[in-house]
Amino acid sequence: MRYSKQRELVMQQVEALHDHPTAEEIYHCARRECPGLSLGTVYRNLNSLVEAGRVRRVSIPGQPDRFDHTLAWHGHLYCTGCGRVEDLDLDPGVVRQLLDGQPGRVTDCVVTWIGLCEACARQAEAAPAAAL
Amino acid sequence: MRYSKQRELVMQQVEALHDHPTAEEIYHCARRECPGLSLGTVYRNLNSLVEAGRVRRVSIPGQPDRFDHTLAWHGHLYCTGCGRVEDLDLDPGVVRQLLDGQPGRVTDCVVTWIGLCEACARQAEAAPAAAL
DNA sequence: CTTATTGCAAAACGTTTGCAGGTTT
DNA sequence: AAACCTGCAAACGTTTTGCAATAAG
Repeated sequence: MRYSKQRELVMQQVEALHDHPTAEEIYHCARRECPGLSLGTVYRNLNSLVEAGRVRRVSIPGQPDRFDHTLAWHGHLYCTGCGRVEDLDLDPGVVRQLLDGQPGRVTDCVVTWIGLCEACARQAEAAPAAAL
Repeated sequence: MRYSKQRELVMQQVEALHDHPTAEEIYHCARRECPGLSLGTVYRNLNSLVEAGRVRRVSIPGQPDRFDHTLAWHGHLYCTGCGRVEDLDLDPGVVRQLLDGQPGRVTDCVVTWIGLCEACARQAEAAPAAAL
């Protein structure tokens, strides 16, 4: 893989926006530093960075892919309240325990919680019977 | 929700094709019994059946959604060899253990293994250094 | 008679790709 | 100079939507 200004910029953005940005968000922010940048290039570079193992792809059902600079394996919580994705550091021992006894040869493992983050859960509790 | 021939047919297909069919596959098979059926109707009905809790949606990263007639919670194994999706019956106690201590209020939980199913793993072992 | 549901076609969405020109090594 | 990378725009595959017509209650 050859050096390219655009690819390094994309990499920087994934690191700077450490809240699991989408390709579109990365594009938007990166364009401030490189106005000629195109969205196709962002997608292409995200794909090569994922393939090179420098970035991880985070897929949430029904949503555009997000990208994560944290390389160590972890799960994610998708908050249906605010739409944010939070990291979940799950006990690898327990995950391995889950895996145990399952057939086949597993290369990756996706664990995603869907629900409310701590802030949104607290807010929902404070105002149980909402507007109307 | 009103009765409709199309919706019941879609439901039947999800039950008959118990291997996690995609909307397209359901459409294809259902058309044999109802040639006028349209793909849009299949999508609309799958959405209402999921919302009504009669069918579950199975999302695998980078793939069209699949649909599952098994309502009890379980995980999935996506085989990168043959492309099939298998059910994974994971110990709910261990899953709850994983969940424990995580912040927020979780309403659903996606656990997906990516790798090779038993058959494909065996085949890969038999022929380690493939063609060429 | 009212309103949910349909088929159709068009559009929305996120993403990939072909190409001609520009960059890196 | 060779290979890779870019911007652009067109195309892709999946899914949703607006509409006028049809079917259910």
